[in-house]
Amino acid sequence: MKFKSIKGTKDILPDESYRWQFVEQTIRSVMHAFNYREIRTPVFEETALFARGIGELTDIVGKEMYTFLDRSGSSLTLKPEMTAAVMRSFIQNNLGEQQPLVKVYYIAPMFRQERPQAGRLRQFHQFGAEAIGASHPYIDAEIIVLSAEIYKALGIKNFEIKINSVGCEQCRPSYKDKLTKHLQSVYDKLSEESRKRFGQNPLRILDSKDENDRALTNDAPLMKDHLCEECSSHFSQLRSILTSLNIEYQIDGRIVRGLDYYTKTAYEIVSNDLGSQDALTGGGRYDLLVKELDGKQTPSVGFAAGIERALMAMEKQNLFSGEQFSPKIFIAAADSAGKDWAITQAMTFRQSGISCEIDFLERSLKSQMREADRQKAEFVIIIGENELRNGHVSVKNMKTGNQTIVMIKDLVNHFQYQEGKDEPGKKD
RNA sequence: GUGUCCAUAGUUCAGUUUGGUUAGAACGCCAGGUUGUGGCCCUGGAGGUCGUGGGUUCAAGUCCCACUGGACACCCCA
Repeated sequence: MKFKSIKGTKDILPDESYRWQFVEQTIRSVMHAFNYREIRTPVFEETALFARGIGELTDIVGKEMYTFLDRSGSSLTLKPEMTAAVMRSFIQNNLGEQQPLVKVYYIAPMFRQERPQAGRLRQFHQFGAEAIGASHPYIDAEIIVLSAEIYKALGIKNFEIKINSVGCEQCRPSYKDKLTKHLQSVYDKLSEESRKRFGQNPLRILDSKDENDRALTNDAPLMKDHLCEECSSHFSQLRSILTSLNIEYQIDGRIVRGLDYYTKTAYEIVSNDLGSQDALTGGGRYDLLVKELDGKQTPSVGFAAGIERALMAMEKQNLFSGEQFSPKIFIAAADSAGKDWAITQAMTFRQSGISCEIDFLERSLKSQMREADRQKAEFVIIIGENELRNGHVSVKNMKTGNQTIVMIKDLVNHFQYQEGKDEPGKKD
């Protein structure tokens, strides 16, 4: 085997693509119900966009980006996340000047050069939404509910919504001091990893999975208890809106989003069906990002969710059975006269919107029947010289095994009628 | 970037511990089972440089080393 897909990338093969189609269709329909419109941006951007937007010190920018120089020497990067790209587009195209609140969604591939593991790939796919232009917690709530509704629509059961507030430029610095002081007292006992974080981003120590670290930080001060008045009121309003919407959530003061741009609301949706990478969704508010990217300060909220992780949860919960695409009709030809007829008739069916397959491998009638069965064709038309002479064909219903005679000239009508008769009320 | 485990037909795996005749199974695939008909069943068939490259040995799928790839965990996150 000479060529292989790149480490951490995967093919989506014909046997599984219907699952992706189902997930994507469901996402679109819920997004549309909430009146979000799709935005598509290029797969790559100027490297500096991500460096500035996501934060120079984040892991994503520091060590995970697929960055390369193009032939003119420009540094480009395959997008590791979507928010910075959406904001760039928002600013570049003056979307905020056309309407005060812009609500967009996306479904797109992302790229991060990390070590692959369960639920983590180098090319992965996210869906997400951004609501740009509103600061009221109503819109934070809408974003949270929107993401949760998508999981419900997909049939995913066991997920939890965890919310927190990470404060703002006003309250975060003084909280950080308090936290740092507290952590200094236990610094010697912290894990090596956490000690490394102490210098860079002490907030993340709260997020540590190390049991000892968690115990040591049990009584550490949490951001949510040290919010300024504005942030505190925003957070409590959000909670009561969610409650009034009957959304179950937990407050988790240890949620710290890894990207620099978050302010106020931060939330995660997690599932215990995923293994170690248990986050289905991460999101929150980022009121400073547009300005950071040289736009006019614009409050924004959004979320990003992993499609592969949603699929994992669905598989774990057995939400898929053997669905596959199958043709309505397979034409099995007994002889060469039949084959000549088959290719013409197949085109007629197809042009009438009836899916149809024929044999291309010069196989025996028996083999053609086996093929029709394997493909789960609903009906098989059997055709040969006899039928051509008499102007009718045998039509076999592969589910019941019943076989009937249909005049050749009536065939298209016959199956169009079948379509309506078999699936009353069903349309699409 | 670190760690643990793994790598044999299209797929899932035996065989590796105690190196030794033509490397097996199941499923899948192909063809047949009398005259033009699927699924079940029966018969036959095709298909493997045993991840790659070195080494030890009279002899390596089996032992040793390196590399590549995979799985999972750390880290981080979707």
